Amino acid sequence: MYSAAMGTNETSERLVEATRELLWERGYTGTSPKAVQRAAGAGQGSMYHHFAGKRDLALTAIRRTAEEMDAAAGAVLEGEGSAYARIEAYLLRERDVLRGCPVGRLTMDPEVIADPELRAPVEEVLDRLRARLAAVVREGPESGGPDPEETAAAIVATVQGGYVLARATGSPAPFDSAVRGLLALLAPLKPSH
Amino acid sequence: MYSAAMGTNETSERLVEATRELLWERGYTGTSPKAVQRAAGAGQGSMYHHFAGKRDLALTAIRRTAEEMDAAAGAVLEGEGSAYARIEAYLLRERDVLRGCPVGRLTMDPEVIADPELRAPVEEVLDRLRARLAAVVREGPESGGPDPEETAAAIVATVQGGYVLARATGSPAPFDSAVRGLLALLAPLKPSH
DNA sequence: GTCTATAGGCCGATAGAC
DNA sequence: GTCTATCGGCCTATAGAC
Repeated sequence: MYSAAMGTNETSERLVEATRELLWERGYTGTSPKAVQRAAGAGQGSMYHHFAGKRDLALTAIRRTAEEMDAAAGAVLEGEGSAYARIEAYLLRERDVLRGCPVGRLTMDPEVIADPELRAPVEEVLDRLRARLAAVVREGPESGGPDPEETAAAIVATVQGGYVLARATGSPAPFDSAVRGLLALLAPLKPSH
Repeated sequence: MYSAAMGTNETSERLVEATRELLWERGYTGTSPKAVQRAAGAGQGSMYHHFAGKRDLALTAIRRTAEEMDAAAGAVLEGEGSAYARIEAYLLRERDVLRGCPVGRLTMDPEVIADPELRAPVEEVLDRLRARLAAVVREGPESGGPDPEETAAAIVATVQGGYVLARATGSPAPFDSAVRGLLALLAPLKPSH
């Protein structure tokens, strides 16, 4: 079974990484154990030795992906600079836009949403992201302005929806456009104001 | 084969409607011909008599869903009221939030994105929505303000991303929160300003 | 138009040898 | 740990009777 201390080229490690990639690209419903095995270079028996099944493997993969996203968001939002600068840095961060969000993508999967354990990491990481953004917004000026929680929700939603627009178009442009539009609307948060 | 003039309880009609529902809930990859047949109360032979296969049926279903969404958006955005009022009406329109957007949802399906014909209606309807919103934004005050195209992209993205947050949480609340947050940021568009 | 039969292949998993 | 064999069932059709 998987252990945090194991090396990085163990079979179970490759299985988890392959699952993460396939989950990102095809979702849970669209990812088969056979496809995971092929991508990981592991056999059937090998996969079922390390994991109880597709769901178990996906659970491990989803949890890791959520952790990584959480850490990445924290690094930007708890970094240096004014509130506006950190939000800007978050929004302009380099992204694999056309691949979409590896976490947000899972919300469109009915089997993930129907399974509390699979859904939990998705919900948690998006909730934490909103909370972090709300905290940053609260730091800014405009104490009588828009509700920080709602502003934060709009920021996360713009990013998640930006992926949808980009994938629909086959181009990252609408994502960048949405982000620039939001930043313009957030101008009142700028230190100069 | 399907004809626009046919009655509403024909078998092919039921097949299209069943496909629309399943596409909405489970996506293209997650929807099987057998499931469609069951939902439509039609047999195997019947389905393949009316449609060339799963892809053909999905194409018909997706096109219709896109048309409906286009018409609904047009009705609100080309209605009465100030620019802000129409954007507000669009954002506050009643939605089946937890089901997500039947069009946007398809962008997460790799088989849809990889197939130009299946993707086209998705791209077109979202592009038209952005263009319509940009036109409304342009009507508003603030001629020197944010770029209307970018503002429109942010609006569409907020809605699409709102669905993601709602589904992650299992509650429509984050969708409403994001929409209220965006409306607060759009306050400069209000006639009173 | 609709039905049943058939097809080759994958689905997700289990069993047991090595 | 990994392999092969096997399972019942679904996947996406195609064929041909009725």
